[in-house]
Amino acid sequence: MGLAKTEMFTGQQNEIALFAKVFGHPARVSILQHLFKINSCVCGDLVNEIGLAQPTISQHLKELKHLGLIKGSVEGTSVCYCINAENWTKMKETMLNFLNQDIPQTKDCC
Amino acid sequence: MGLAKTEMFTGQQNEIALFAKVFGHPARVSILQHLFKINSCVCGDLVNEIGLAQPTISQHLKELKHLGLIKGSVEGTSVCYCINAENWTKMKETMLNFLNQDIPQTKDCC
DNA sequence: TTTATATATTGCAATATTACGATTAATATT
DNA sequence: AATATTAATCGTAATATTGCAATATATAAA
Repeated sequence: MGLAKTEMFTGQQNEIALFAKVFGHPARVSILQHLFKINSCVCGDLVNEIGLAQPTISQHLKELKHLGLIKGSVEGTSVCYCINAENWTKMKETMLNFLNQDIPQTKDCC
Repeated sequence: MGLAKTEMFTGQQNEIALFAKVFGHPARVSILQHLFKINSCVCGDLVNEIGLAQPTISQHLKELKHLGLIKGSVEGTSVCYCINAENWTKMKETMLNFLNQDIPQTKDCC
């Protein structure tokens, strides 16, 4: 039904999935990489940088903001976005914990 | 249109998004965690472990297999799945590279 | 106050994802 | 061979995502 049954999973599993989902689109990956690259914050430059329409970029920014990974502040008519360092670090810990699971040593499993 | 315009992004960005996407559902997170926990491989136990129907689990396994993160081998009537250690490590490098980007030090960006 | 500029929101069409019942396929057991 | 067991596939319904044109909003400039 296109609907994840979140109630049958742990909070941690759902959290990992939520973070992963937001990275699951190249436009959002691109936006984040750009915000990391440009030390100072960017705004509608992203629309030019990435080749998508303004409403589309705005929507992707909204999702990133909603998860707390970026923050934006109004600067005149434009809005300045940047990485939310604190939340990024927290998210990173969660994801690293998942990615760094120990791989069983049994040469070949089955 | 519900269709990611992959051609406007770098191969690396698309790769990150593809990996992230597969982690973007708690059932697949759960499957992977279970495969990491149970040293020996599991098969239809996942159907019992996780509360989803057999075809649903089978579908999630297919996606994980398609990305190369797990491998399965037939054992009689059942199929034994396990982490593909080599590919997991490769994926991890790609994702770590993305997650570990240096956060600009400028106290507060905007 | 009018006009320009930048971003957000709305509405909608196209496509993707999730879930599962029904069925199929493949091997084991009797 | 007939039956049981296990997993994959098919078909389909419900929902989510993506992208953009049109529009709204908010501030700046004239």
